[in-house]
Amino acid sequence: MATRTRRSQRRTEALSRERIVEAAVELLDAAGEGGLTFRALTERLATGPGAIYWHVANKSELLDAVTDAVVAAALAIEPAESAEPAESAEPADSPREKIRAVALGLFDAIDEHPWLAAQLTAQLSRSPWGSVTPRIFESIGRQVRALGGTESSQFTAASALVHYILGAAGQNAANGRGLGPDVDRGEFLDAASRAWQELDPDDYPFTRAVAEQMREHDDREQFLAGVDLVLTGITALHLSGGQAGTSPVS
Amino acid sequence: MATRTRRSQRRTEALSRERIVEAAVELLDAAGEGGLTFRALTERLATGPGAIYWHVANKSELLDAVTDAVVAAALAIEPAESAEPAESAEPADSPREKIRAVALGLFDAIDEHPWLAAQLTAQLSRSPWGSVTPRIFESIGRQVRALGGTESSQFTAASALVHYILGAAGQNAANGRGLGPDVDRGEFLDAASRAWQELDPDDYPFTRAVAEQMREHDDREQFLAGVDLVLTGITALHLSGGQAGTSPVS
DNA sequence: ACCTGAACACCGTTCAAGT
DNA sequence: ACCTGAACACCGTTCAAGT
Repeated sequence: MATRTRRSQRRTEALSRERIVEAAVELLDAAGEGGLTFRALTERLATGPGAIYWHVANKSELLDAVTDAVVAAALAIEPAESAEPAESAEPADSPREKIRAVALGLFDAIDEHPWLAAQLTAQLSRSPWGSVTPRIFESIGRQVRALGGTESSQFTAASALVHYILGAAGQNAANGRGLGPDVDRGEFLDAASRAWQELDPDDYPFTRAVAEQMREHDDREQFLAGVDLVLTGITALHLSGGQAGTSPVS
Repeated sequence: MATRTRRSQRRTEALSRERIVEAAVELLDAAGEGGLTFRALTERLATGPGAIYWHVANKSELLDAVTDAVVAAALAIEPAESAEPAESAEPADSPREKIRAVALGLFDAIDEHPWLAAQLTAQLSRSPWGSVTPRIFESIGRQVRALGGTESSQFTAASALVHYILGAAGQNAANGRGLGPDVDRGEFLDAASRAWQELDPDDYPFTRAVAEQMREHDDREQFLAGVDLVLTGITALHLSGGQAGTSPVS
């Protein structure tokens, strides 16, 4: 059983849901959402469409399974090194640091699989009782609870964090490979920055002003800064004892 | 010119980019992303596909135009009433309140046009030099600037806000009509809440604990609470004079 | 139980042809 | 300049038929 029977698998091995999901991920990574078709899948797996439909109900279910697998893998990794240790003054196992770690894990997963972002949003909504939503929500929420506050504020805080993470990571993933593997990342940002600088000064004072930073900024760093912003908001709200909406500061 | 010539327009009026965009919005609103096809479009406009392609390069460009139009309309409205006046202690024209107003405007637009969320993310990434990104970014960023802080922190703050807004609103839009106009909103949340309560207590303590709130919560209210969370984080960071990453509190 | 592969309905897009 | 509509390549999905 533990022998070396598995090596040049490819066409010998029997078809299975797992193999299909695996192949689907490869296709998505290679060519984006449009790259996953049943024809491409049958070719890669050397079968007919009927064989795939035996293991998987339809494309939608396949995408769910694929999303599930990738997210599970991302959250399973406890990245001890992913947060630069020198950057924070806190112990690595504080709730704050753990939240940062989870956020970075999802960020990196989406960065590695840009198609994941849209899929995540789609599935989060299609079925909140699916396995992906609770998994993400729990991994964040558990740490939020350790931060204290009322149960109501914890729900709000966890939701806000998840929404920010998904929004930012999704945005970013798309920024990275902007629908084509042939576009250079630097050139892409350069062009965007230049376009922003050419906007009308009267209509777009702010956007023009930050155009320069937009070219120089580090995505990952800014993503983390955003997480910290939300975390700071959570703890600040706790300290003031206020619920949201009452504008404790300013 | 200002006469009443326009009334039963439908098939008399000449085809134009505007009319195509208008019809596209109607189709998207009625049947979601899948509802917009060139066949449905030709039928509604009583033409052939060639006519549409004369005014619009392809489907992708049409979606961009549609997104642009809806967002522009949403941001153009200055909603004096949408933020319940009694809820906040601040003057309605403070930067904080203006940010809340813009956020609510986008939230409502996405709520009204659920397909908008995915489209927004797609376009934000496809072309940051497009007109949608700067429009949203500017309307938030201008108020962020009024909040003070360094230019670098303003860029971070504006990005964080936009990401949260898009993430939360997108999630929420999908929650609303979960891919079918026949599902009842209350039943949907009930089912989700029940599913969460049946999760394994050891693996999902937090998610189980907040399952109840998840059924009772008001989407709009929680969305606003999240905006406030981020806003609080921004001002707290300013007060402490710190840049993100240094964990000023806790 | 698992797989084959032809077939169906539908999609975005093109293009010669009309006015 | 603007529109028509047949045609093309491609898609997800089905299903009778095989083993």
